[in-house]
Formats: sequence, C-alpha cells, structure tokens
Amino acid sequence: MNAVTHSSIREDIRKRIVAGEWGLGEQMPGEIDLASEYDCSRTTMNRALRALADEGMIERKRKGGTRVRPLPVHQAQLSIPLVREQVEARGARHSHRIVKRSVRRVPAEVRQRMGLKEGDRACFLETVHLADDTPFAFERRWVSLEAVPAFEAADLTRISANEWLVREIPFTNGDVALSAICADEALAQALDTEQGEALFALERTTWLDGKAVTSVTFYYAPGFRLEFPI
Amino acid sequence: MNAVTHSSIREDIRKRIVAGEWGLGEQMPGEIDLASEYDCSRTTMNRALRALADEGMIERKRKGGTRVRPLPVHQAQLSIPLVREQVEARGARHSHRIVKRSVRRVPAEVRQRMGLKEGDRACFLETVHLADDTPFAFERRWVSLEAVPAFEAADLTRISANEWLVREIPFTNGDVALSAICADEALAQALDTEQGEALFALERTTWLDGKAVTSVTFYYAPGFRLEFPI
DNA sequence: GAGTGGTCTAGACCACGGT
DNA sequence: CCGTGGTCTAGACCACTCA
Repeated sequence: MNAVTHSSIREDIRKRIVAGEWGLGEQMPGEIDLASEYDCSRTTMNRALRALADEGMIERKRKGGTRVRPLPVHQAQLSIPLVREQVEARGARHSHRIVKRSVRRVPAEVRQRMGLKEGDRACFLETVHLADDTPFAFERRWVSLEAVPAFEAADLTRISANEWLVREIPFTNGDVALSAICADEALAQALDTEQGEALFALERTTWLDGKAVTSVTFYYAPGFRLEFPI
Repeated sequence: MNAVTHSSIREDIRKRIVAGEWGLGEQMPGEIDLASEYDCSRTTMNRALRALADEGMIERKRKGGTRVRPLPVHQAQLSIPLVREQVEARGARHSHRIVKRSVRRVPAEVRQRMGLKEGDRACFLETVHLADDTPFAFERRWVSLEAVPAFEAADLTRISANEWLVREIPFTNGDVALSAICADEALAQALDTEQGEALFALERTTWLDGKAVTSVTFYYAPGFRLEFPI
C-alpha cells in the first residue's frame, strides 16, 4: 500500500477478494469507506473499482453497493490479428495467392447473414495465405459492392483483401463465430492437406453503420491453435 | 454534441475518426484542444480518449500526442461461460456424468503445461456434459492436489468440477487455446458421434499466484460454434 | 528543456433503485 | 426518501519522450 495509485489500489483489492476477505454476497465496503481506508480520493477509488467491475470481478449498483461477483465472468481480450501478422508472429514470411475472384449474385445463405437484398451484387474472393510457401489459411470472402464499390477495382496483388479493407473501410461492429469443420475436397486441396482433416474456422461479418461490409471465413491449416491469455 | 458526457464525446470522436477526419498518422488534436472544443474539462476528455485507446482505436504517447491507429486492433471481449450456461443458453437442460476419476501421476506433457514437479499428484477427471441427454461436450481435466487438496474429496455429483473450482478456488490468470481436432475413438464414443468428425477444442490452464490449479480441455460435439460480437 | 498524456484531489450534482 | 455509485470540474503535479 505504497503509491496510492489507482492501479496499486486495484491490485491490492483484487488480492483481498482472491484471499476471500469478502464473501460472495453484498459484503464490500463502499467507495467512500475504501477511499478513506486507502487514504485516497473517492475519484481514485472509483477508478480502481470501476476497473475491477469492467473485468467482471465485482458488481456495482447504485444504492445496492459493491459486491464480489458470485461466479466471476471470465473474460478475455481476444484480439483478432491479420493473417499476415499471425504468420509473421510464427517467424515465417507471409504471401497470398488469389484463387478466385468474381462479381456475382449472392447465395441466399450469405445474403441473409449480411442482410443484403436479392439482386445486390457482391465480390466473391478466395485466397490462400502461405507461410514460407506452405498453406497456412484459406479465405473465402464476400464483399458488398453496395457498401464498398471501390473494391471491384482494388489491386490485391501486393496486399490482401483483408488489409485493403482494414485500411480503406473502417467498420463499426461485427460478429465472429469459431468452429471446427472437416476438410472437404476443395478445402483439402487449397490447404494441401487430406480430406477429412479437422480445420479451425473463423467466420466474421463486419458492419459499417448498419450496412454489411464483408463476410469472410478463414479455414486454418491443421494444427493451428488460437492462443490467448485470460 | 449534447450532453457532454465522456461516452457521448467518445462516440462523437469515434465517428469523426471513422469519417476519416484525421488520417492515419499523428494528426489528432491533444486533450486540451479537444476539451475546449467540446467545452468540457480535460479530465472528461481524458477519459473519453483513454477509452478509445483501450479499445485500440487510437494510440497515445506522452509528448507524441494522440494519433489514429494505422491498423486498428480488433479486440473482442470473449467471455468464456461455464458449459452449463452454454447449454442453458440453448434452451436445454444441463446434466453431467463423470466417466473417470482417479488420482495419479501426471504425464510429462501435462506436467510441463502446469509447471508441476515429477511425483506431484493430481486428480484426473473425465466428464461428459449433456444437453437434454444429448452429449454436448467432453471434458478432460487435471487438478493439482498441491494447489487444491480439497478437490480429492469434492462431491461432484450435483455440480460439475468446473463449477466446484470456480466457487472454491479463484484464479488469477490463465491461458486459453482454441483448436480443431479429429475425433479419435474415445472422443467419438464419449460424444456419441463418428470417429473422424471435426471437434472444437478449448484448452485452458489456470493459475493462482503462480501455482497451476487446473488444466482442462473441452471437446465440443460436432456443430458447436463459439459466437461473440466484436 | 518543454510539451503531452497520466494521474490525484476536493468538491459538487445527478440518477438510479431499494426502503 | 435517501444512500450509493456515476460523472463533471478546475487545478495541480508528475513522468515520459521528443527535439
């Protein structure tokens, strides 16, 4: 209890929670009490407690006071890197090869996922990402030409579609789904592996002000692991 | 620009960034300028900008000022729910059945993952989680009896090991890895599916003050998707 | 050295939500 | 009603880092 900074206070209180000083109910003292205990201002204590609340350690309610979360919500900051960054983080050189590129009508399933109307045009793209010339991931992507007309003419030889979009079109929100899938013939060929292998799939649809920008699925080569701290 | 609250300011500035008002370099005005522009205190502006920095939208450096992140870091708050919660969120009834439970020496691979010494004892546990009597996930777990001696005698018939541990032993940090794996014979049998099916695997090792508590892998039945917003 | 963000303070008012 | 957290303010000092 030296520096009376919001972070030192936060860590100290975290320890006291872990040590079980307060049970799982309503037990914790309020901001004012803790502030005087730590001899800091209420503002500082508020910030420390707010941080603990943000990470799911405690729950705060007006009038109800501050309580230790019965079942702590275990949240992780999962950052979704570019494929290029994933490859380079493994110490390999990234390159990509466009397998297919066309403008076509969107199949019903994707149309629903992206909220497009029948007849809306979109760009379809299949890309293989390589790590030192070994297939690393296979990307199947739809880009709405309603939202991103410029994509039709984008030069994707030097940078990948992912990076082009990230650079040109910010997005406001999106949905991600992770799953496992057996490689069919096309996926097996693209990733230079056997049919039936288990592939890790990451599907992402992103939106800009309520308009779908792109919907993409990445299929990672067998053995891929997405790791992160919690 | 009505309420001059930190959140309204944050959202307004986010819009201006998305609209491209400032390029990808060093362009943004500093706290003081923005504070006077929004007619708020520097404290409030600081909080708004800090929030944008936390979510990876901008980068801040002393003296260097505030800049728009060239490639925004796309971070998601991924909360890892209990299996029971996952099942109940699908509107099904959760139950679990313990398949194996024993105390034994830990194989080298797990020992390394958990940082245990040779000869350390641990509890090994295999559990099948059911959703309305259909296999939903298969859990393979090691619990360090060094860290949690009480686990050896825990009653796991009513609540699962996961919940027992969450209730009894808080943890300070952990590692998570997601991957896809082909079902071998044992997994296929446990999940009542075919050998070779692609399974989604979630592996997690948790620590309490540097001591490994438990290392667990969940294998989800085919078709499982882990979804979250970004 | 100087400018920028990082942080703390003391006080104030407000909004939510139990009593 | 009234206690608790949520927030804003004005001012201050500090620490990092760039020039």
